[in-house]
Amino acid sequence: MSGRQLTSFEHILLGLICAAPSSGYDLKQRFASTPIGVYQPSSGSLYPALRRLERQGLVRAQRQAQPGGSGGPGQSGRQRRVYEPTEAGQAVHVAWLRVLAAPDTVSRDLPLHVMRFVMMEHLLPRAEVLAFLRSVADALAVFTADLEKYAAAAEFSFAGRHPGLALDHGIDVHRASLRWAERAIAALSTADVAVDPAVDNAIA
Amino acid sequence: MSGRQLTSFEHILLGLICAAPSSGYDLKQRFASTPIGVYQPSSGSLYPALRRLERQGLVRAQRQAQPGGSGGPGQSGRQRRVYEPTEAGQAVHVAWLRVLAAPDTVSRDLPLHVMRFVMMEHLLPRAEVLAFLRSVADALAVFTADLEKYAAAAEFSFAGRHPGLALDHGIDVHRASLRWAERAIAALSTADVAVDPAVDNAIA
DNA sequence: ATCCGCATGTAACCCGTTACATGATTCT
DNA sequence: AGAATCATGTAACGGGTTACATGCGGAT
Repeated sequence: MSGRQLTSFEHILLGLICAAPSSGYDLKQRFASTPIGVYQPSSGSLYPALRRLERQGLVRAQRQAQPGGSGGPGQSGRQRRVYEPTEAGQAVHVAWLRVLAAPDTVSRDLPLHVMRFVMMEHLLPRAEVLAFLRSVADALAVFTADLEKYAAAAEFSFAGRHPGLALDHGIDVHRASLRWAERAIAALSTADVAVDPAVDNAIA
Repeated sequence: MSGRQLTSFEHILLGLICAAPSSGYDLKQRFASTPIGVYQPSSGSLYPALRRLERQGLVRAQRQAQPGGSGGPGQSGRQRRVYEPTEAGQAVHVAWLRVLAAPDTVSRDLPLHVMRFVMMEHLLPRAEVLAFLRSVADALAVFTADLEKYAAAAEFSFAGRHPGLALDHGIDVHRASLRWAERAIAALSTADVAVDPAVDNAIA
C-alpha cells in the first residue's frame, strides 16, 4: 500500500480486474474486442502496469496451471498470471468510482467519466450512480455555458469563420453529452429497481 | 530537415507560429487565453519542443531586442526568442493540414481535426477545406454506423444497462460531430467567396 | 521440423510533468 | 532593496511506444 496515486490507465485495469479476475492477455483481448476506448494498450505498458498494481498490493496474481485434464486439449501455451483484486484494491477502485465530476476538468475527463459510469454498475447503489450523473450533467452545463459566453463575447470577431465554427463544435458536442446525461438519469430513475445483492457486500 | 515526423503538439506549435511569429511565452499565453484545448503546456514541454522544431529547420528564431525607445517604458524583461516559420516549416505545416480524416482514427483525432480546420483558414482554398470536412463527415458516418451495428448486435446483452448507455453516449457525441460537419460544409459552401489573396501565395 | 497462437516480459528511446533555476526589467 | 512580471531554460522522474526476446503447446 505505497502511497503514490494511480494513473487513469492503472485505475481502469484495476477496475477491469475487479469486474472479473483476468490475466494480462485477457485484458488485452477485452480492449481489442469492445469499442471501449478504441485504445490498444501495448505489452510494454500493460504488463509493467500490472506489476505496479501488484507491487502496491492492489491486486494479487496466481499462476494458473493449465487444466489440460485427461485427454482434453489443454488449450494453450505458457502459464497465465491471473490477477484478482485484494481488499485494498477493491477499496481503491470503489473510492475512484465515487469521485464526482468537476466543471473545470469535465471536458478532458469525459471519456473517463463514461468508463467509470460503466464500472459503477453492480458496485455502487443506484442513488450514488444518479448523484454521479448529476455531477456530470451540472459540470457540462457550466462548461457549455462558459463556451457560449465566450462565443457571444467574441461573436463580432469570428462569427461564421473557422474559429467560430470550431467553437460551435465544442458547444454541440458537450451539449450532446449533457443531454445524454439527463436521459441516463431519467432512464435509471424510472428503471425497475431490482436490488443487486452484489452491491451491498461491495459497499461493506 | 532531419526526417523524423512531428508529434501533434509540435505540429500545433508550428501551425501557431505560421499563423503569427511568436515567442514561447506568446504561445503559452495563447493557450491560456483561448478555449483552444483546455490544455496548458508546461515550460518543460514547450521550450524543448520549439528547440526541436528549430533544430529541424522548420522554424527560425531571432532575438528580439526590446525596443524601449527613448524614455518609453520598454515593456518587459528578458530577451525574447521570436520564432517564425522557414519555407520548409510552412511546407510541412500545409502538408499536415492537407491530410484527410480516416474512419478508423477519426474518434481519437477529432479534436486535432477541429484544430487543423481552424488553421486551414487563410491557408487552404475553400474547395480543399470542404473536401477535408467531407472526409471528416464520411469518417464519422462510418464510425457511428459501426457503433450502431455493435449496439444492435449486443442489444439483448445490455439494453438499458450501463454499457448500453455508454454506447449511446458514444453514438450521440459522434452524431453531433457529424451533424456539425455537415452544417459547416453547408455554411462554407454558401458563404460569400471573398477570395483570400493570402491563400494563393500560401499554395505557391 | 516449423510455424502459429497463447502469454509474458524487457530495453531503448522519447516525451511530458513537476519543480526549480536564472536573467532582465519595472514597480513600490 | 525587494517583489513582481516577463521570459527562457534545465534536471529528475515516470510512463508509453516500438521492437525485440522468450517459453510453451498444438497444428501442418
